[in-house]
Amino acid sequence: MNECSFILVNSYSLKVESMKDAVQEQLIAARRNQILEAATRVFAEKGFHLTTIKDIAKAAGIADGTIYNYFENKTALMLSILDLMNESDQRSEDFSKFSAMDFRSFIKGYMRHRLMVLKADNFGIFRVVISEVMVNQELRTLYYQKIIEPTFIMAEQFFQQWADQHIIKPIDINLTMRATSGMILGLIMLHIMGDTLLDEKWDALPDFLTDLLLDGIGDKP
Amino acid sequence: MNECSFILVNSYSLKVESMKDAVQEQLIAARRNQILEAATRVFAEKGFHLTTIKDIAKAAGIADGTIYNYFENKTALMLSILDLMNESDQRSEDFSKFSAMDFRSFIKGYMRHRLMVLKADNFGIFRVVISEVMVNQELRTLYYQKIIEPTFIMAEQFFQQWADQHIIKPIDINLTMRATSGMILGLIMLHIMGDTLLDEKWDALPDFLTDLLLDGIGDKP
Amino acid sequence: MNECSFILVNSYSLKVESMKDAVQEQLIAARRNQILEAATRVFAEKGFHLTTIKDIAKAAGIADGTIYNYFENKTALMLSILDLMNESDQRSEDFSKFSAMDFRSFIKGYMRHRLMVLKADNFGIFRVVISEVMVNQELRTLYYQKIIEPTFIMAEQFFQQWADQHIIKPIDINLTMRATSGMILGLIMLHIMGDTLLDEKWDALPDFLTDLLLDGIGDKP
Amino acid sequence: MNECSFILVNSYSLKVESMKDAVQEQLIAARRNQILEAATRVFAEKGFHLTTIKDIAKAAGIADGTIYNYFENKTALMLSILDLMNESDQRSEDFSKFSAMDFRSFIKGYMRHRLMVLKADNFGIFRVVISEVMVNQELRTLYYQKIIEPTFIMAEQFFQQWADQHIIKPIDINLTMRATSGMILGLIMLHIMGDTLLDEKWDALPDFLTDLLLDGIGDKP
DNA sequence: TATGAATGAGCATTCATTCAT
DNA sequence: CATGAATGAATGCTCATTCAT
Repeated sequence: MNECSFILVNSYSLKVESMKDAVQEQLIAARRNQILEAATRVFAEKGFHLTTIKDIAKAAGIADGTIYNYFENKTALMLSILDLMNESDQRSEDFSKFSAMDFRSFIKGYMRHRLMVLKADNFGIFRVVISEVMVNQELRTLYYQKIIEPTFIMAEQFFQQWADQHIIKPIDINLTMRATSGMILGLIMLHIMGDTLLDEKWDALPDFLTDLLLDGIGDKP
Repeated sequence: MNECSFILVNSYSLKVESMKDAVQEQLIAARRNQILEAATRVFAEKGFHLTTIKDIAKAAGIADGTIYNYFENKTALMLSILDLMNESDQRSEDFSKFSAMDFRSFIKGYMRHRLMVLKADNFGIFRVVISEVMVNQELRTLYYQKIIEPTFIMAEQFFQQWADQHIIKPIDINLTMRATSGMILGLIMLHIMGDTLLDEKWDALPDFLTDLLLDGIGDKP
Repeated sequence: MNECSFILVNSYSLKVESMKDAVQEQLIAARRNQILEAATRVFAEKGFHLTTIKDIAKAAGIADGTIYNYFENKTALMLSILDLMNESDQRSEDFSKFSAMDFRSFIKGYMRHRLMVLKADNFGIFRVVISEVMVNQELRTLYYQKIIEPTFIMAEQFFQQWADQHIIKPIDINLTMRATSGMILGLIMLHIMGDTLLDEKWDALPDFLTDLLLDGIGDKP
Repeated sequence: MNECSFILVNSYSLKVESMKDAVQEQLIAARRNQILEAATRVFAEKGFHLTTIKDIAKAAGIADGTIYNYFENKTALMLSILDLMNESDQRSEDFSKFSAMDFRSFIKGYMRHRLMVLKADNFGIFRVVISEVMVNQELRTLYYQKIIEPTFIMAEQFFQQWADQHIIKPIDINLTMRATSGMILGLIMLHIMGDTLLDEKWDALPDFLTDLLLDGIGDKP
């Protein structure tokens, strides 16, 4: 064995090492996701407080203790679910496809996107997150910082641009954004609370809300 | 003792009985309210699940067991609080004072009313009710039937009337109502979640929202 | 009913009240003792860490939860047992019966007392207390302050008095006390560790130790 | 390959084997010591029950599972630590250096040795061992057989010899030894329990105790 | 009716030990 | 032999609810 082969071997073993590490990391990530997925499912069904660690472990097909190899405690599961929601939001928040559209289509497209994504899984985890956020200060802060604030920061650019182009009136942009988001959020909550009419007309909402938002309901002859 | 006296006594005792009953009922109602008031206070502070019966009993200045003489269980307390909110809503929902106003003033007045009432006690019990409603089917149904539905039914009359008078456009009234309520509900939730801008501009909201709702944000030259 | 009778009635009801309270207090004290007695028994048998709350509850014939109506937690039980030991020490520490004796008899009497009391219940709880004291800072401090220090303070007076009367040599009283207590403590521990010879000759110890302490083992012709 | 080469090879391989074995054994012993050293350190700091296998593994820089390749279970670690203490005792118990001294110097030297060795590492593992010994029958027996009994057996020879030479009085040697050891043990425990005076005067103890033991405290004119 | 002590099911969390890799 | 993820039994503690007084 010459020096060169020694180096090669070494390099090979390094490669193997790093490959092992990579595999390890993937396994860990997979297990984490498995647990989070199960937790999301059970939380969505029974709510945070009525869900036991045993429930989640059973749903994930693992032992109770294993969960604690991946998460500090029950609350940490909730926080991680928030992160997951955040990530999936970020990933899906692809505005490029909307940007070529005219203004009205953009708003409609965006609303359709938001309303459909949540409807898709029946507002499951959203319900639980909101429930806990209402009552848990830590989660509340996290939710605002990770999900709501970033959205506002991004949305502000759009609204500002539209205001500059005189597409929308020169009104308080911050309040406008909040009124808009609030409307969507509130409608989702009304739906969750069991408003059947909203359920029936959910698909019509994007168009309806866009018109309402842009034109108002006042009848000006 | 003759028959007559028997009757008299009887009649007297009945009277006394019924008087006693009346007093009793009042006492019972008073105690119930005492408990509910305490429960509301503690729930608002700590949330439903972190509040113990002992907490409530202590806040009400009575023994744990006494609560169970007036309420089936902890959940029943929550339901009764809902009823209380409902009643106070009904009582305050005095539209007569608004009815003389012109349309825009009416909307502004109504919004101001709703937004201020909740802000007043810092959204305390509202937060908890929402939290539980998100997660508890029974409560959800009750909340919808007792609070949301009645509001919609009443509001519908107003909107219909305005539509007939061509004050608002001939659009889907049901969706309009829901969008309006949703907007208010959503803004309250954004405030609860810690949106500081909303907190600062809360007083400006009624006027802003009314204009937004009636005129839209689109800039039509 | 005149004022006087009113006062009497009042005074009577006060009396009843205070009697009820007194009974209550006795019941509470009784239950506390019941639990402590059970805890002492089980701790002595299995040691602190291997004893479960369920064990103690079972031994006391009550439910697990009841224990927590009387003690903060498992550790508090241990601390209370210390207090109990302390109290019983104080009560039994009646030196008056020794004080009439001559010096040598006094020492013998005291040693006999200490060695017999502990032997009586087979060093049971003493073993556990020592075990925990070795390892638990809080308990250690408490044990020293409540049991050891008071003993030293009292003993110091005796030794000082004997030194003044030239009954004992003018040596370091503090070290002497500690050596004496240490000897007793150490012998108890050797017994606990299973020294059979000590067990056999336990009754001879008081006399032996007294002579050893007073005269030394050195053979001075 | 002929027979001879076979033998050679065989013999060679045997040699290699046995060399390998020797190396292996050394490696095993080294790993065992590494683990025991770590365990001793952590036990001394946190106590037996509050120390986890993970703690020890981390302190030893190895994986949890590895410990179980060298020790049956957590208790076995404790037992092995006892053995280690025993060995180090045996090794240090070199009385030859004392044997030339006169009697009083011998006792002083021995006491100084015992008291300093333990003080040196702040009674760390001693505290834990005593704690467990108090409560664990198996450990108790082992401790007595491996540490206490051998000491007594050896000490007996010395005392017997001194008695024969009329250096010490013709008293019960077994009780004398126990009283002496007990005194040292008890003083160590008082120190552990936080007696500050003992801590200050620790260095003066050997001389003080020797005089006390030999001459007694009685003032005989 | 009021009390509050007693109950005991229920749960989050820990950790010694195992075992596949 | 080393690893460390997986296991799941075990436990301290909580708290809604009951019930004797």
